[in-house]
Amino acid sequence: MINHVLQKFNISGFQQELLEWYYQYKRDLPWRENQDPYRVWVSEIMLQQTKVDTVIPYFHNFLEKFPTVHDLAEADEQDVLKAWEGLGYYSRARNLQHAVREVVAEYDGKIPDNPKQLGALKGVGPYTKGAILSIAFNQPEPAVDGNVMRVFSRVLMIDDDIAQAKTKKLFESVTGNIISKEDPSSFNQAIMDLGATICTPKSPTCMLCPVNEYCRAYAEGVEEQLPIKSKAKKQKSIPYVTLLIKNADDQIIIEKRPEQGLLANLWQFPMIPLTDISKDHVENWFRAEYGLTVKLTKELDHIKHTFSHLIWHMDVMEAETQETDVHDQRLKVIDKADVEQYPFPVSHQKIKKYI
DNA sequence: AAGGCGGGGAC
DNA sequence: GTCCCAGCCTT
Repeated sequence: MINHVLQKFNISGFQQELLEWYYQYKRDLPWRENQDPYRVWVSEIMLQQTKVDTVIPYFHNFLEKFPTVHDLAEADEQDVLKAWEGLGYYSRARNLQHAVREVVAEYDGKIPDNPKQLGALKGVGPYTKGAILSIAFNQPEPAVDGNVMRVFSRVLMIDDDIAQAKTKKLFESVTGNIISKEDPSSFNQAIMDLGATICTPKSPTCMLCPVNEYCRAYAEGVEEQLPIKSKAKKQKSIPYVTLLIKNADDQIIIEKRPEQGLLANLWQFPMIPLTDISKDHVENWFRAEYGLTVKLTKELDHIKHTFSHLIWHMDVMEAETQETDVHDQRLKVIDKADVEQYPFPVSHQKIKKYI
């Protein structure tokens, strides 16, 4: 299969044109200041399914708060989540800290430079493993992400469905054969820069591409048809009533989410799913579930929030309680001024303005 | 292999 | 609205 795909492909010529382009035009990014494996690691985790422009401010802030593996290992998980607030996919942050603690405990704080140990760390999958090994340790390991699959699907005119696991393995094999042995770090980063700036998903600017002479899709005029990717199925909708509960002491009540699953360990304003009960029974349901008597006073907002796999419809209500403390483990009474200390998902940040 | 897991920007 | 982004984990 690989032999067939790479037949008559000028690997060394491709490498040379790509690397020359990269040395001249590579993007000036904060995690490219040096090859510190910790910085590379943090950046690669943040960049999973996330755009460069989104990551940059988070990267600066995170490195300022947690400059070394030791700082991150010793940090409170809530502080790590606060630094991740708004970035999404929060298990990345929790897995990263878990893995860093493992590095401190098992490897004396030194990030392992061999594939087996590195790939065994929590949150370090095939892509991130290859990225760290190549970028930080100059090893010729493939790091196949969406960019790589898009670029090589066009260059080599591969029409397999990139949403399938076996297709990713094909691209890992292809990249392992094409990657520069002289400068694997620059090669992998060059493919990513190419995918981000030239070989874009829509309307790629092939006229400016340093390797357009090597691109089979461009030669055939089918670059816009590649890569092939099957559709994701659409989200399910869930209705909620969300309560902004205030008491007489200028305090509000917030809730910590479960330690597993969606938005794990983040905080929110208490939510009642309307899948089982109707809106009329919210006060009773809340008393039964949380042991707290509240009175709904007015409607504040209606928020629609879309996740990758579901949609929340939140009917935001203001509520009053006579209580000054709570008994349910999930709930917490806080001063209004302290709300900024807790990590909230974006969906609930939209409610803060009503406090 | 399929589904859970965020949020934002480009079109 | 759709797509998809420097993906990984669990089942």
